Amino acid sequence: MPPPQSRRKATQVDIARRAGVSQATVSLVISGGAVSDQIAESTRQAVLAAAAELGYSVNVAARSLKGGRNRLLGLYTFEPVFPTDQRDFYYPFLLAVEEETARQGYDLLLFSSVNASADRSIYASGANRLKLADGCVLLGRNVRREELAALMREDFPFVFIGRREVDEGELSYVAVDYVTATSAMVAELSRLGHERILYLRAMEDTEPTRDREEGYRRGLDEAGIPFDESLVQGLADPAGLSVERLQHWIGSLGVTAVLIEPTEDDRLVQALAVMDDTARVRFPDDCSVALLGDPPSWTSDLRDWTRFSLPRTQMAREAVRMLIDLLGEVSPAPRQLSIPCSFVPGDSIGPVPSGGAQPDQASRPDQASRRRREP
Amino acid sequence: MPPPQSRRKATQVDIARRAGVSQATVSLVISGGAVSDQIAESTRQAVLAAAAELGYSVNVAARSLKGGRNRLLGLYTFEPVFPTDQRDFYYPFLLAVEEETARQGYDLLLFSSVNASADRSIYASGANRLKLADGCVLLGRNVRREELAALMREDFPFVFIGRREVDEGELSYVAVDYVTATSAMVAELSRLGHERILYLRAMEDTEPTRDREEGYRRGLDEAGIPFDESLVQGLADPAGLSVERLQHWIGSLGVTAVLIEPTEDDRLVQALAVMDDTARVRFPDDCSVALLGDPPSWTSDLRDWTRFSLPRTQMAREAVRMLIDLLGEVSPAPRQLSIPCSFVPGDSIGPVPSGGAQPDQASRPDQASRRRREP
DNA sequence: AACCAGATCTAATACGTATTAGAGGAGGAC
DNA sequence: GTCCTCCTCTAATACGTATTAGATCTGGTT
Repeated sequence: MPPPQSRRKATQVDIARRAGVSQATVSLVISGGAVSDQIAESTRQAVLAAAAELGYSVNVAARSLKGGRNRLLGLYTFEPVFPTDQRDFYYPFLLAVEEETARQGYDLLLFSSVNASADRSIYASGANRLKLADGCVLLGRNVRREELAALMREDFPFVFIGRREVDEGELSYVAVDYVTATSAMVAELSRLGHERILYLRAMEDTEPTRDREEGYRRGLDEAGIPFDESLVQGLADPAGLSVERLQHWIGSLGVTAVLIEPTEDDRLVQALAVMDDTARVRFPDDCSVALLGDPPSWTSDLRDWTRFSLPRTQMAREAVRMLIDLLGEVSPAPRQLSIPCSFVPGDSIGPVPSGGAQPDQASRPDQASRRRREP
Repeated sequence: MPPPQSRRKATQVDIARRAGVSQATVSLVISGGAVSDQIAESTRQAVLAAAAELGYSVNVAARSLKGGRNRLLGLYTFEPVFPTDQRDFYYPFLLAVEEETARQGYDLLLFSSVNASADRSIYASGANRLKLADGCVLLGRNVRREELAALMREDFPFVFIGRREVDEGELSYVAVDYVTATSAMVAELSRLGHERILYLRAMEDTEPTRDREEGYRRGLDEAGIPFDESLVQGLADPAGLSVERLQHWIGSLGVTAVLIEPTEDDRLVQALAVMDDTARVRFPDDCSVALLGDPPSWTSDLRDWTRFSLPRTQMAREAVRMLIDLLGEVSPAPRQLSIPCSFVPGDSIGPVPSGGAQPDQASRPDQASRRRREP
């Protein structure tokens, strides 16, 4: 057995010495795929043998230093990704980003200033930590616009998962086509005879919400249903969706169908499920319900809501691919990609309930009596 | 608007030029924590300002090539972490590693050659990719010993989550004390009167399994129960745990309690649950059952098995802390830390069934008749 | 005036690799 | 013999940083 070598790892210089060639030759043999066929076979064998004997392995740092790239992609989330209550929502993105990154031969750098909420900033400590990576995939609902703008100013390559707008100009994103999906949902309801369709939107004015609202209006328009401002309701808190409120809408507004924008946690959908289970409001018997997105916590015993479903895996993959594409260009222009949602028929929409089609007072006592029906 | 800068990232040389100092000074200001107080405050400010203006961030590869530190910790898993069927098992580790890493002011580098199973090697393509990180946390059941050995040979700092042994010598790990936990479980069963306790172990000869077996023997020993080789059964495939097999053990071996090593997916525990639900074998009425670890997929409607529970969060945190400690030392000695499991009483063990205590033939026809009881 | 002692900064170098221009030799054509 | 081509290899350099020995300056002491 040879005496334990010095702790130092073998380098190409060591191999070169042992094989009686130059370091450059070693480099050509080891990693020069295309150029290495101009090396004589005997030399090649000698080098490979020496490399094997010395247990050589390439020094990644040196290689990427030379190349200017680290082969690292960053994943930055504007919201904590790991907490349990949002885990089902973000997990598919994570999974797919990680997979595709690996498939492309990159490693994934996970940025997370999890705890100190104030620290959750790209520009913590003055230095831009993101820049450790060659480029970055961004994720999260509550974006800090200034940070995005700063990234753009510095020409740092990044791709957002989800459509985002910034005053500074265009940025690259892979989004989901909420507009088309929502308007298709309205069309579907219209086909079933619904005309009083309530849109229950999130309070914050983010792009996903804006897009849904646009889809809602477009859908009404194409179905020839007039837009009624009172049928767009904001919901600040999932707890705000009470049986009473829903019954009020059904009763006094004549609503027969509700489009709901699901939140990232599962309370909203849970609330709906409870109403249905306890038969205080039944879907679709009393009212049709469709979700404008996936219910976040999907377990097999959950109700099969009518909804459209985000192709999260595909979105994440496309984002990674787009990012790597951008990295390859000298002066890349921002790109936008929009992916269609898939429609899930489910069982929570149906024809207009017989007594509830007319938006007049007649239906109100009916609903009021039903309210007492609980045990 | 300034003309679009060249795509090149700013370097310390750029900063130096702009601030009118040397590159060395920049390096001292940027990363020389201890030595940087010999720099005049005015110079320091000028450098920092220039760095901010240029959007500088350090080049990891260069720093690591030079031998410096990156404040990056790697997380390497020997098995795919993200696949859904193992997600509940590994998720807590991931979560805690990520949290603690962030808390310590490090970033997390996720290594994963997810798909190509053959590629799932630290030494893929000859390059030791891990080395971009200052140190690494390793995770996973089916370790490649050669790779561990290679890491040790190269003095790369790492900490394994879980006890691991390698011929080459000691390595650092944070483990869970399966021996004590298992022997305590045996003691508990013995206290309830059980003497014929079956140990259903995994087929592979990994450390966790070995430790459980040792705990099993020690527990028997301390309870004064003789060891019976036929009461240790290997289970290659979760599907191998059939009702018939279990009834055979109860009937002809006189088994009254079973210790089960849960697999990383949830099929084994599912199988048990089904037996119990369909009343073909009821726990603990027909036989006591205790799990030597957590059932992997824990949902609220799952049965509350008697078991012990791994402190996964704590393990992961300790691993990160240990790793950072190791990084601080010049020539660190391997460290081992063992953390106790917590006992979860559950409801799947009970006293010895009245008719099944004697391991003689009398019980066999009784069991055989029960076997027909299904609808 | 000569010397010294900080204080502050810089020049030079090493790290391991990839790349490129070109060196050196062999062989053939004229 | 001269020129040319092809083949194989090497010298030299750049990549961006950390580190260290020493340079330069400032102000004070003898």
